[in-house]
Amino acid sequence: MSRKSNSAQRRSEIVAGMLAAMAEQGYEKATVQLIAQHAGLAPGLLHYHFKSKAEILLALMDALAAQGKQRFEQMSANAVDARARLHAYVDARLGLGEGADAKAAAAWVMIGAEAVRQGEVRELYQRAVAGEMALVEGLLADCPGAQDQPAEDVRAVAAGLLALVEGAFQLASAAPQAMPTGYAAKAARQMLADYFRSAVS
Amino acid sequence: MSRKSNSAQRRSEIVAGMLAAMAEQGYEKATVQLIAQHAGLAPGLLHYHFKSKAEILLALMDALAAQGKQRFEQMSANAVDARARLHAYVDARLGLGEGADAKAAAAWVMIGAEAVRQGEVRELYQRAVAGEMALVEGLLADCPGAQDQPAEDVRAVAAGLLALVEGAFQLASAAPQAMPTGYAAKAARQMLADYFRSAVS
Amino acid sequence: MSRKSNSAQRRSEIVAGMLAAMAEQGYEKATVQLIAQHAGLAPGLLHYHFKSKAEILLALMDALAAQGKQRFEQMSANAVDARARLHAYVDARLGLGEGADAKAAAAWVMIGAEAVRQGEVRELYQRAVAGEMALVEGLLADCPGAQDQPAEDVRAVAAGLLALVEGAFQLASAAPQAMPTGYAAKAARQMLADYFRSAVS
Amino acid sequence: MSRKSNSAQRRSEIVAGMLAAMAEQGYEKATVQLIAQHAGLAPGLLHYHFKSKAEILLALMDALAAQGKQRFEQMSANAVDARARLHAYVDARLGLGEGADAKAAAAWVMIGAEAVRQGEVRELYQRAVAGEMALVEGLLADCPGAQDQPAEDVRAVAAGLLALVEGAFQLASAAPQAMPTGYAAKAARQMLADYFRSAVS
DNA sequence: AATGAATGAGCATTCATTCAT
DNA sequence: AATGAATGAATGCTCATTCAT
Repeated sequence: MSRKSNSAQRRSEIVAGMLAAMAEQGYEKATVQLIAQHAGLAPGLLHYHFKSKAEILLALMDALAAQGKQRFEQMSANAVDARARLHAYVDARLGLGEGADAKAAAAWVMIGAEAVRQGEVRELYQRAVAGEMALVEGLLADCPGAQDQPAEDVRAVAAGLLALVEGAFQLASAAPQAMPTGYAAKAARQMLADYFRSAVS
Repeated sequence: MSRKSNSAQRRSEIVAGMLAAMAEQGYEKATVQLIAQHAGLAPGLLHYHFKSKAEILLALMDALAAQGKQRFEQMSANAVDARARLHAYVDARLGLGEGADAKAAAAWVMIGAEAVRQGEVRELYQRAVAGEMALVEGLLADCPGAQDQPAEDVRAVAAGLLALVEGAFQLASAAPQAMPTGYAAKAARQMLADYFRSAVS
Repeated sequence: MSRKSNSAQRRSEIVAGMLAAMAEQGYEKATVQLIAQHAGLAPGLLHYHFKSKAEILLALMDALAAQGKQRFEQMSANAVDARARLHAYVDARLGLGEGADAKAAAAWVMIGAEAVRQGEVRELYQRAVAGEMALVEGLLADCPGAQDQPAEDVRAVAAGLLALVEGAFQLASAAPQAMPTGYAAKAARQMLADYFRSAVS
Repeated sequence: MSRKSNSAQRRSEIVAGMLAAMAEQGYEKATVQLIAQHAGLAPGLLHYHFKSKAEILLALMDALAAQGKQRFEQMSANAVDARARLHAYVDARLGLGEGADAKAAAAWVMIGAEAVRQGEVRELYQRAVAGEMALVEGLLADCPGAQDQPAEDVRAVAAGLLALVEGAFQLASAAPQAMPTGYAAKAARQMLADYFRSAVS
């Protein structure tokens, strides 16, 4: 038998190298050499598995989206109601997001900047944002009393939550010591408390 | 006879060129040629007035900080109390921030990404963040009933507000049509309403 | 499969290109393009094998030092006593130095000028000078009757010899036809004759 | 009366600026801005008084030649015979050359390197060398017993002396602390002593 | 699959020279 | 005479991509 392809393994190693390189240097300065170094591979190999550096970035975005989804699902597995699932969402994004996965947060910040200028990145980014919006809006709509809320108010709350998350990633990556511990999750829960209060009333 | 210097004028033209170039291309892709083009100047001239491209970025950060300060002061001029000044702050940062100065918002997003990897940019960025934190904390502390609030809670609210603003800039620059109109200012005001409620009680 | 590295070969080709370029144009005007041309390589390749142009210069200095050492060792191989070794030294530096390796002499002159202004070049240059001084002083000290000479006189003779060599390179490179044939070796041997006379007496 | 031209004064200020700039940076790195700075003048002014940077260098060479000539004449004014004039020559070139005018020595080294690659500089350099050769040969020929020396031997001694001077400038500029004090003048006088001895015999 | 040498376009920066004032 | 802003060509260097092995 011929030796089996390890392409999938190699690709994910390369994506991990991209994650590390992006987190510390951003897209432009994440040179193919640097990515390869982080992945422990020869530079030439990256273009064997990916057509271009841009494609590695898109693969990284997919990987981060999948990872985010999985994290939420895992943390909300035991949630008994919509309210609990919302808190699980906040914890999945912010609870560990500040301390535990600083690299992913920094890489996401860099990706957000690239989304401003690269069309293809922007499309994927917008799809990710739209996905999060839909997810959070759904969770909010599942809460008791939510049917009394105008849909646009629900959307606004979801959007506010999302903006808070994105901003927290930015600040955690570029000015960590200027921020109080745990402020982001606290603010997010406060936002939800508001929503619950107005929903019930 | 000596010619009268027009350096100050030229420098601000160059900084404006940098703003435009950064907003659409980010720091690395904002080539000296592109900046010069936006400013309507010959490329070589930029290095006559600035030692390096990096220095132009720092000058832009100074300019944006000054502009933000001025905007808040202008909008809070007629504010009668701390509460009104807080709303003026929100309007200064978010009210016009989404529509009116999309370029500055996008440039700020790019700067935030650069702050992750360039030490000197990070320092200035952190100083800017610390300044905003101090400003907002001060405004919050001036509100009636604020003395009953633990200082760390005040900090957390300020930090949450700041994260919301940063995130709103990011989303407005990279995924504008995915976001509902005016959501950010609404969310910010809701945050403040919470704070006022708990402060008074 | 891994390709076998040809870096060592390429590096020495590049160093040879640098030698030729330096000899005719000096360091500043020895552009990377010109060096590459002399080496028959693509310009970009130079920075694959060397971090910077400055590093190529340092490598050239190493190569010249090694070549000088080898030349002396070869020419002094059959020398029966210290006196003969001193004459071998003179011949190694001056005998063929004027005609045979005009390129190396000219390059060395350019390096000497760079040593005045570049710290790292100066360090290597000084090490080379110190090495030659030590070598010549050693040879002088090995001569019969040398123990009666004050050490500082020995040093002075060595230094004079060295200055003569350096000056001969300069004049050979910039004003060859103004100088009589073989004057330098003759003057050097005369210097040594003096020393021997005073040493013996 | 119209204000009188100060061109001559300005030109010599510029030449002095070139001397200082050359001594520390060499020709290529002696930018017009740097020269102007050393001269305390506006950069644009240099091209008012000189057609090009190259012309400033040529003017500097003239100035150094004149200065060298004057120094020798001054120091040999009281010399009673050819022998004393030769010693005055050595002192003029080497006695003060090492300590007193380090800047001129360094500049001369840089000029020597430029002479290798720039035709016009080489011509002037060769003229200077030829002039020194003629001067020294003349002094040597005036010594008693010199008529018995073959002319080519006299030339060789003059050339050796010249090489020693050039080499001493180089070493003094690039490796001063590696050299013993006063070695060059000592070696030069020894050379002359040889000559006198052989001339008389 | 894998390697690392090779290429060349593109970049920031430097600088002699020009020129309006 | 003098100034300093302006120009643009040239330079060292970076880097995604290609390719022979």
